[in-house]
Amino acid sequence: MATNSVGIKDVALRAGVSTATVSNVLNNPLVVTPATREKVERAIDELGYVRNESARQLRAGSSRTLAYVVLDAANPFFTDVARGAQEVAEAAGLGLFLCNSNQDPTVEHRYLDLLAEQRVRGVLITPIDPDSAQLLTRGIPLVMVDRSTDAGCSVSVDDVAGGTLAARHLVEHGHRRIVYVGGPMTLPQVRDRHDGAIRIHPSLTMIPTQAMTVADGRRAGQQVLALPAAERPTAAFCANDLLALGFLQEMTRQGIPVPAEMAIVGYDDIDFAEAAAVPLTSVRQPRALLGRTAAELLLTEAETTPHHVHRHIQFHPELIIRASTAGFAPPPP
Amino acid sequence: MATNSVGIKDVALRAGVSTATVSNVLNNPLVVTPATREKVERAIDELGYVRNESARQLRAGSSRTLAYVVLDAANPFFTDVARGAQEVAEAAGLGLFLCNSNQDPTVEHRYLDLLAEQRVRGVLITPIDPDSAQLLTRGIPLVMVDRSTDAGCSVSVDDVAGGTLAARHLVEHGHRRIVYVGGPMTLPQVRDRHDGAIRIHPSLTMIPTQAMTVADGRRAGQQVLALPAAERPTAAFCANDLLALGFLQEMTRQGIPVPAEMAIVGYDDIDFAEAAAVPLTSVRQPRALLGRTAAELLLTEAETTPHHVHRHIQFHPELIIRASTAGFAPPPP
DNA sequence: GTCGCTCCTTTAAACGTTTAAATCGCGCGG
DNA sequence: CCGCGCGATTTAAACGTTTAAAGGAGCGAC
Repeated sequence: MATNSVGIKDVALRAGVSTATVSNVLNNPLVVTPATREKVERAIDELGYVRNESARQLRAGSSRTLAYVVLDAANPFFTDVARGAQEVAEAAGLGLFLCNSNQDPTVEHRYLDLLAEQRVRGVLITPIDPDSAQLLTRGIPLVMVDRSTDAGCSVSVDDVAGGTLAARHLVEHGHRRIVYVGGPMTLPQVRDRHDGAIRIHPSLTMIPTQAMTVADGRRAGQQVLALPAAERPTAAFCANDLLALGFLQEMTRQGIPVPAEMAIVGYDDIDFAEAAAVPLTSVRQPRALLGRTAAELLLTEAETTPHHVHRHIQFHPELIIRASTAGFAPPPP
Repeated sequence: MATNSVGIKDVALRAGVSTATVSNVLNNPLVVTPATREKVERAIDELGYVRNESARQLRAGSSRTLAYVVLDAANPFFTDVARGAQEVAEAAGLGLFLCNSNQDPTVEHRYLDLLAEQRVRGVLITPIDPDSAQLLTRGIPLVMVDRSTDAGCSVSVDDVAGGTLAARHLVEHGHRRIVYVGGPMTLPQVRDRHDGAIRIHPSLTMIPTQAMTVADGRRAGQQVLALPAAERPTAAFCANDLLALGFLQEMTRQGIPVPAEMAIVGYDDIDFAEAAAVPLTSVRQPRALLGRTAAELLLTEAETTPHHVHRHIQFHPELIIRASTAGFAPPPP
């Protein structure tokens, strides 16, 4: 109780040993005699001592935490990736902190500065600002997640291939007027998925969004429905599932049957995709694996830094077909 | 470039001033002459100096971060609360770290220990372990979120009232066989919502779940469908929306029409509730407000600690009625 | 009986800041 | 011309650990 101004000194005093011994009990329990160890441990309990990590880190140099800076914590995709990373971090005795940049570059920079000052062991990041990588080249190991870069290690999924998968699926189902929903185009994920799709279907149109949320998807849906029926696309490829869910919701609300009059493909295959009004066809990414791999890469980078060769690991996406694209019959020619 | 072993001393040397002046440039820019300030700032840039937060905190005593320990980061409810808290934290110049206990008491304790050692400015927590509150009475301000307690400040929503709202709605629509889906019962949220419901409908049955995820909801759905049709409930009240979505998904999969043969009420009214296969009736909690209020409480507690009177703020839930409970006609008597 | 080893423990310096107190330089009033 | 006061800067101690090096106690061997 009381304020915890109790330090290693107080413990040492109470246990009748030196501070070095207390430190050893904490860090090298094997080197200290069981008898004194117990004395010290009792003193620790009685005084309610809790180690001051700042002091420890200052002297010892190493931090016991990793951080993952995400674009949008409300997107289950990122929390699933985070869970994978957390597994690895825990196994290594490290804590993982989640930081939500919320797609705001300013917030992202603030977090990166904070983490740099805190000298965290390493940082995972899915950045909004492409330059955020080198900002941290200032000595802190960093791995890019779901995005590739020259400036450091990265773990990603082939987004061009993902876009291709989605577009080919729609084209094979007879769709000829397809719209791509996503944004901002400054996000490589958004660009690559678009590039992959346009490769299959050059006449792909596009509705840009400000962010990748359910609300943006709803707005995009409204825009599509504002088009004259003759020009209206028969299928939408959304840059992520949140957009797709919002888009789908707007279709349902306006009585447009999905997939009969509007097929929808999402991206990420989050758990909610399957539970949607019309279960979503979606491009699946190996979320947990992505997180685990990224964390492992980060840890090895932290060990071998500096003079470390950056590695780039890329996984392949998979198309999960569900009701939102099923059974579309192409209109007679 | 190179390792960033560059400290305040190196900056001082390069700028031709003392370390104290550098420190002042960093912390009290007003007290130092513009000329020297600029010299120092140039040196900082040239050397790529980044302040060592451990040392700062060790000497100055105060941390610049808050943390929010959540039950399940994959539940959008918590990330929405977190966003509210982050707003307040940012306004106060603090960073907010999210920690995911994932409903595992061991992980929760590890995080709390870590945060205590780190001497964070304060901790928000929605705990899995009821004793986690006093674990931190060791000097770190703590506010319980979405849960009330005697051991400290808390910000919550009246869950008993929420359960009552849900049950009354179902009963008024003529339902007589209602099942409550949720667990573990050690979670006060789960208990209170149940208590509120049973107050209205004493014959409420129950399907306990291990956690509150979509997958658990699916499993609960299977259990319900395994019952003989005569005993099968006509309505389910789920302890949160994730459960409700999983439950709904299982109904759809088995061809049970919702709400005609099974009405569903969820809890939290996350964004996905409205986008569900059948838009979910749900008990809404003021998520962002909850987070903002909790963070504000935490900050004032941090200022006035110790000898601080704990405050308990409680909000009221609201029933949002959607298709998943609409138009049910009670069977003829 | 003493020397030397081995183990355990202590001493003391160092980590990179902040900050109270001391110092310095300088202009101004007497 | 001297002393005073004020504002800018420096000195040096302190924060709570870790850790390399020094110290000491016990014990077996010669």
